[in-house]
Amino acid sequence: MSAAPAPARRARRYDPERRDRLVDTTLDVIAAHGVAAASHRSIARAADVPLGSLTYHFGSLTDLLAAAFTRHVDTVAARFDERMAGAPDRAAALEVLVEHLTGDLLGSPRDLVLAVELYVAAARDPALRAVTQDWMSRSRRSLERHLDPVTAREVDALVEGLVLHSALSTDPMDAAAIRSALSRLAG
Amino acid sequence: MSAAPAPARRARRYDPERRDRLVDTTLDVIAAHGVAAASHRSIARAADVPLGSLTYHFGSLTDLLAAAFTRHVDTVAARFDERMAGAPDRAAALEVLVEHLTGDLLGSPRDLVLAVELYVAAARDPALRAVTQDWMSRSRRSLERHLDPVTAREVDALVEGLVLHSALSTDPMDAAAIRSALSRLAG
DNA sequence: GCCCGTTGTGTACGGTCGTTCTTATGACTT
DNA sequence: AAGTCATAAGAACGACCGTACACAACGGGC
Repeated sequence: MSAAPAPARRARRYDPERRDRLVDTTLDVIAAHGVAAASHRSIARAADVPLGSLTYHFGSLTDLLAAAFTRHVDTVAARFDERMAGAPDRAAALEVLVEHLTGDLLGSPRDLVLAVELYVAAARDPALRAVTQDWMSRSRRSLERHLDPVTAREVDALVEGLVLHSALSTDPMDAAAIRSALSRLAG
Repeated sequence: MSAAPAPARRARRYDPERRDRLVDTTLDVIAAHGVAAASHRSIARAADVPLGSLTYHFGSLTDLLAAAFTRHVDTVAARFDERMAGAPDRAAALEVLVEHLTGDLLGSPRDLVLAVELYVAAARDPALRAVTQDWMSRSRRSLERHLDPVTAREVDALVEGLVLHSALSTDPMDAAAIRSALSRLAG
């Protein structure tokens, strides 16, 4: 640091508190109006910060979206893995999975919408695809605590289908139907 | 003005050939660049028609997207139901399903992308949600030719998951793995 | 007390968007 | 032959977009 402190070409996290709030608000906007409506201006309005603050803290809109989805995935995946780790056996693990699905993902409109929006955005943006892939692999690793890898993969695919199904269908499957399908696949 | 022949307030299908071509081109653009990039202008450019032609033949962009997705769903669902109807028994039906999945949906990047784009768009647009719901119910009805309703629903959810999985994952399941999962669920 | 670099803000630019509306065209009726 | 009107084209409008950039605020080193 003697001289030329090389002013951090990339990193721009001077006000961590505001940065955090921007990420949270971004998730709120995505959940409420979709990723297509998550513009610099709409987020700035929702967070009540000046427009320039966004490009100041995040180099581009994609960076901001990636940060937001990453936070969301971290939250959900960590919660799931924690519960999965606490399950004593395979049957309990399946019950944890049912609970996670019906309670967390399908039960909360916010989380459900965020999942689908992430799917969509990831289909086009490589940076976001990395986030979904991370989610998938973490979820699979959690499942593999109690299931063999092949079954874990099948269950993972079914779970994704159930999420989508629940988001788009008029009469989504209830907890009992989900439990039955999962136990037929992995019981 | 006395006469005021009330000039066909709604219907506007004067040049069916061009209208058809616009729908096809719209699907091409969506498959190539996503529904977010499917603007009046990009479609007009791709179809080599003047911009005004789009709003002339379709009252709004949403109308055009709905028409495009409807055509796509009709094509895929009809093909699937036809094959399903030709299956003599349950085992053959499952094999048809595997073939439909690996060959049609997962095998063709175009169809796969269109499916995911439709999922995404449907999450926000009620008119498009109706299209996906129609697809789901037709697909379920095809499955119910050989499966009981409960199993058909589970299989339907798994299929959607496999589509999404295949679109986003780095190492999607192959035909053998899909066959195994399906037969475990419905065999 | 002055200076200057860090931190943060607001405006402006160039572009794309959906949609509207004026205008051209050409075929059919009278 | 003239008039009419469905059909088609494309320019124009107002809005919103991401990003760049000039500039304000301000606190610490001389």
